[in-house]
Amino acid sequence: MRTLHKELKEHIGKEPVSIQGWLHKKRLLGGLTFINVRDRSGVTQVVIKDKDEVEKLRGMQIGTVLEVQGNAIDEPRAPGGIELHDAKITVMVPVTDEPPVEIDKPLSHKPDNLDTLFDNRVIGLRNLQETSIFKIRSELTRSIREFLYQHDFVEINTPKLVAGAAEGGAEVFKLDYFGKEATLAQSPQLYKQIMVGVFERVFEIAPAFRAELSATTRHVSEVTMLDIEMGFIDDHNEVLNMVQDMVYSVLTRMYDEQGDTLKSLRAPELVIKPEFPRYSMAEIHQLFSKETGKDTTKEVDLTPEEEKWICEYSKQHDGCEAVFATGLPKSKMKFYHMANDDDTAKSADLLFRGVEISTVPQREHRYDKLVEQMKAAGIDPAHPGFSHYLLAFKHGLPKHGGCGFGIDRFAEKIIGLGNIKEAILFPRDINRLAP
RNA sequence: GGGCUCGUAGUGAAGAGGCAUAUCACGCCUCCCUGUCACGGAGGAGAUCGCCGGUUCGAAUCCGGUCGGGCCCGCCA
Repeated sequence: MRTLHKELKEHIGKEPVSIQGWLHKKRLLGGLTFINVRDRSGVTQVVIKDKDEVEKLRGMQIGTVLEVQGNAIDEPRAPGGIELHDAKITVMVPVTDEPPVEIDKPLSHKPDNLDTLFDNRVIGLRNLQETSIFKIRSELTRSIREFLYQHDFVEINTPKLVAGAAEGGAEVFKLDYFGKEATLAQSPQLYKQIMVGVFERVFEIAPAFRAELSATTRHVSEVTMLDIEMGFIDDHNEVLNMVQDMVYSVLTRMYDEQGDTLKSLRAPELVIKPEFPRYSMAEIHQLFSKETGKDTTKEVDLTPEEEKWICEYSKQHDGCEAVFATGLPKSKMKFYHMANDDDTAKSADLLFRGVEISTVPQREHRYDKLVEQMKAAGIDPAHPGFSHYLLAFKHGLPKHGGCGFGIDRFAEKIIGLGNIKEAILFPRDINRLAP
């Protein structure tokens, strides 16, 4: 029976155990050989003295799948204090090709070397530092789910093959669908609003596809989005508070439970408060222009430089590196957003560590007003991509709001990486479709 | 789509007209090594310097083109 690395302590001084895993490292010292064997729970050090056993590993490269039988020993000199002695080696899957990248020391994440990193991704992901990134990401989505379940949200799955663009205007991937033209969903926007009429509170964690020709450290063509939508809200603030509480809860829990892993990845210290500062975009333009001398007061949206600046400003002045930028100008709002009486919309961007990770609007739930805004945006309400959507409103949708939330960007910023792609297993961008 | 940049063994880097038979580290191969943990020591193999053309007595190095990356802007998650 197989014993995992994490279970070894229960077997110290007892019957011999058998571990299975990948050869992670060899150190031959002559009469004494150390090997590291990696399984899903960790890396076990094995001590081999028998020359015949060492000889079984001759020519076997890192990645060789092994079974090792031996005695678990309490040994202070071993990493983790436990190691395997009197080892009997069985090579289960021999590997004779040397790996294209080394997996026992950190891989280069320099921008110039990202192409090599992703070309060799299949093997590079076995590097323990890469593994840590995706362990953090897994914990992130787990804790988001738990928070939302606790608040009565129902997890849904909506179609990714759709008849029309969800938001009109943005670039979409078009494809042939049995002779008809379909697109890959760039957002579950319409479906999640429809589902408010069913469950009140819904969320989805799923890919969204963006065909924009962007080549920056924060864009990819396939993103993982957390989409949240909640009905029967009092006002826009209720949505902001829900997203704020979720982010606060997830971040503090992450730093609490995964502190060692974050430290090993050299993640920045967390500077956060339960209530995130809220600045209007107009305020940010004014503050930024005053402090830097660069006039942005005529900008409609925040510039990337302002996004970085306001997060740093808020970190210094408010002790919180997560901040809401409220009051999106009406000229930038989508047809399904709710407008304010002035020239702004009920929408806010959540910024964290210098980048926009979420947009948090209240929706226009009044049928007539919505149709009016659709027409103004040049959308035909009778189009099959939209007529079903409108049906949900005709038959009663309460005041509601939600968010689109970039999981990749959030994971990237939590860990302190420099490029969104580093937080994605197999990233897709304008020139990468494999692996 | 616009602008700016970078391509040197499997990996990461140095070399910026002739000192070059292209240097170093990791990895790989051979040998030595009984407490390593980025083990150590000795030796070895591995690169038509992305590709094509030009300038020059001479090009990894300068110029032009081309292919492939990266970064920034626009747009957004």
